Amino acid sequence: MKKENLEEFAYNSIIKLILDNHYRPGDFLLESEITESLNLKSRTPVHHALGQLVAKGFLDKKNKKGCFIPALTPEDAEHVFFARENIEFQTAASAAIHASDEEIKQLQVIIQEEMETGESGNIVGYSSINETFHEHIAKIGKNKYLQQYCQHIFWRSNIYIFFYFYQFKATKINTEFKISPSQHIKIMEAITNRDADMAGKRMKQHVRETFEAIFRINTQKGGVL
Amino acid sequence: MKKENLEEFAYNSIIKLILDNHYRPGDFLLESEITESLNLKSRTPVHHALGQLVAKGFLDKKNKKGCFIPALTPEDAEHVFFARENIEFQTAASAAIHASDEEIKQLQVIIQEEMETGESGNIVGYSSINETFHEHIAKIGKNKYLQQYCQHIFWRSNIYIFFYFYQFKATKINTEFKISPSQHIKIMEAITNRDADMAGKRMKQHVRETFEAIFRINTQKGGVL
DNA sequence: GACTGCATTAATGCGTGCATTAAAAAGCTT
DNA sequence: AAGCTTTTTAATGCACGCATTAATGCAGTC
Repeated sequence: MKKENLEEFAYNSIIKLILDNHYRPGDFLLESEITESLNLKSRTPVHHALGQLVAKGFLDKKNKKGCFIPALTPEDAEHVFFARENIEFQTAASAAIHASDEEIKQLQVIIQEEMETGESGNIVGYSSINETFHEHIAKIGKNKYLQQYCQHIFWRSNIYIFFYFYQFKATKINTEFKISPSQHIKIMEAITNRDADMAGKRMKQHVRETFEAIFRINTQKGGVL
Repeated sequence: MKKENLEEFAYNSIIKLILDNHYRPGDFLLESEITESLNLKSRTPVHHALGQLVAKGFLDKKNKKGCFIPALTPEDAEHVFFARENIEFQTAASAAIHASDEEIKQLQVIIQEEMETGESGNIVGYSSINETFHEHIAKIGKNKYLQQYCQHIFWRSNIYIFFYFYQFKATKINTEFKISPSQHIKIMEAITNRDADMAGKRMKQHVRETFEAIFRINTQKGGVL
């Protein structure tokens, strides 16, 4: 295992803090507060890590004020999901071209796990395995840069998905748990058949449907947007 | 004008140093060296700025060793230009949809300038105006995320273009100066006609031809790859 | 009572010196 | 002389404290 220094530790830990819902959109992430909760001796590594998160576009920053989680707006949501549609269209198409037999087997394992996790109703677990699926496809595409962009835009879109889940826990999740895996299977089939066009098209459709479900509901009265 | 602090100053200055060819691919950028050449009192802002450049993928890093300009390889070149093709396909298509009359006028001005600069044979100036063209199209597309990725991948591809220019100053540049503007004009026409498919297609073709010219020559004996 | 400006406060920004460590150099052995 | 080991060196990594500054609250005036 690669040895990580405090800067990397802080970087990874802050991401975890955000994903674990310790902060909400608009919240400022105070260096001293984070330093304390990570049991670090000085703010330096935290300061550095926050700077990197800003550079990568995960956080916004106000000079001399601090870093904060970007606000969620309908316009931003459209931008995020439109970009994601097009990036993931390409990663899926590339995956269909470059997939090895071994990698396709791994995809099948991931989907198998996904269905089991969906049955169990574990939200956090499902979200994690869903990420693994999209990440794996980007990796199969074997293009360092598209993979990087895919990871970024997925993370960004996940903030929206997360708050959707968070708010409508009881009502809509079960349908989502059933729709998403079936679409994932279709995408995998296209990749297995080395059909790039079909894989890309289905991925695009999948992302769009995710967006439409979230967007319609979240812009209703009481939604987070 | 926005007041910039030392971290931002260092960040922008380091980019300039790289673009001005003070460093070559593979070179380590030493914090103390940069600190001195920027007349700063401490390494802190430089350290921070380098971290951001690594986070954004402009530089690579070895632990406890330092940051360096990523090496140029044929595989990486393929990845860079493949990603760029697909990102810029989308920004061009989006630009055709979202362009205002005002923005199209600005595009025309940029191309006008480009042709004049091409005639004069000023390489650095031409490179800069070429960047402006691609940047402007991404901006017209009006998607913050695609714009961000476009900027990154363009910068990355520019390293290859730069070394191509640098190495073959006398021989091939004149033809490049004439081919590229004519392709730019065709892209602009498609945008003016609000023809998204055509704009995307022509942009993709344009990027691919740029790549093929650079790649073929640079992998010959004596090339940089 | 609301508005303006000053003082306070609480956060980031930055400089300095030391700790850590990877790589280069030197020394030692065969 | 080649290869292994130790030492040195030169760079980043980190802690700490002070400087700077944006926001907040408070007092004084109209």
